[in-house]
Amino acid sequence: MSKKPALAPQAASLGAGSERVGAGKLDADFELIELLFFAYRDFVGEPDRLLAVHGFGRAHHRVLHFVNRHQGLTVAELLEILEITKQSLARVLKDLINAGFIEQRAGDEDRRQRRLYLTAQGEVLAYALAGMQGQRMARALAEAGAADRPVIKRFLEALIDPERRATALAKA
Amino acid sequence: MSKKPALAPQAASLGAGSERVGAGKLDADFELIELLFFAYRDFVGEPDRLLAVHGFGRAHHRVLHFVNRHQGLTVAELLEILEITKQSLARVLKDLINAGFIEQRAGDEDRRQRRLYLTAQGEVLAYALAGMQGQRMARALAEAGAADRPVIKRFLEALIDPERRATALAKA
DNA sequence: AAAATTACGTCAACGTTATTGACATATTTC
DNA sequence: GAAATATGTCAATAACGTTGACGTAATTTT
Repeated sequence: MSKKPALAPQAASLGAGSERVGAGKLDADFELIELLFFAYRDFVGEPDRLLAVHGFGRAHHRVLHFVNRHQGLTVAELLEILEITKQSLARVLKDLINAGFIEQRAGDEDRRQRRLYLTAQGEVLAYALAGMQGQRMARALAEAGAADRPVIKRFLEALIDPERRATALAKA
Repeated sequence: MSKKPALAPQAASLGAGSERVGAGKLDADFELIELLFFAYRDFVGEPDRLLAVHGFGRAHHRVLHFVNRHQGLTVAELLEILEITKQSLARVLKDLINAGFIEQRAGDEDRRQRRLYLTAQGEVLAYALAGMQGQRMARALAEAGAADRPVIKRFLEALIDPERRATALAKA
């Protein structure tokens, strides 16, 4: 029950009732959709090149990032953030542990848990990666207008599925 | 009742810009960095589910999108936008052609070229996908403040590598 | 204390998207 | 006619993800 300015592709036969298509053809904001695609590609592309030096990929980056942000988190918590399976996590986590970027320590209260921490080496890499994205983000914020950070924040939050929004923010 | 161990052990969440930083480590805006990660994940996740119905993936989406936006483009042009190899493109393009979503026609001037067009069926799918992302984008824009579209646009543009920016905009 | 559950690890098979390298086939241009 | 161009294709490989099944240690329940 929201009004949607229809946008006809080339719709030859529009005569009949409600020949709707898929999720509805609203006037999709192609410009911003594409901008987001290109923006994200470059946003992760730069760190990718540094990661490749160590033989790592994007998945390793995500693990490094969230372990850095929440040192001592459990494997279960990390899986919940990343929304991947434990088998997927296992491979990259093993790489990072073997290479000495992350270490595990059994939980104090619950010794089944493997809490994750960055090593000194891991912090170096995590900060280097964060630096790249941080600088890019800072530049973007400056060009948008530094005072508009709240606008950007609301925009990005609203892009997230409502159910997940609270979770994402809590982690952030 | 399950005893839920406290999340985010050490990381006290802090507001906008200022993280404690050692000498040399810059002040990465972790909040926006993560928000962009979660936002993009959900932004592409919803279309993914529709694509899966047809046995397609994200790569097919990108091809559908850009062929829709630039009907009649050549394979070379598409490769330039996507920045992938022709072998990578070949597989998804073949899928889309075989399934009747995209068709090729030899160029008028240069008959070596295979210009790409959406079929009627292809347009249906492309618009359904665009509708999903368009609605999400519209919602995000509304929550950010519709008047702030220029801010968002500048922000996203500035996230793109400077060299690529012109190209991305031209295509958009 | 036995039984069940939880937290995690791991082996195996497989799918999607990307890569590099090499080679084939038209078509256009010099 | 030779060279360059636009595209297609075969083959091998890598990164990242999935599902399914099973194992083990630690904790909780009964």
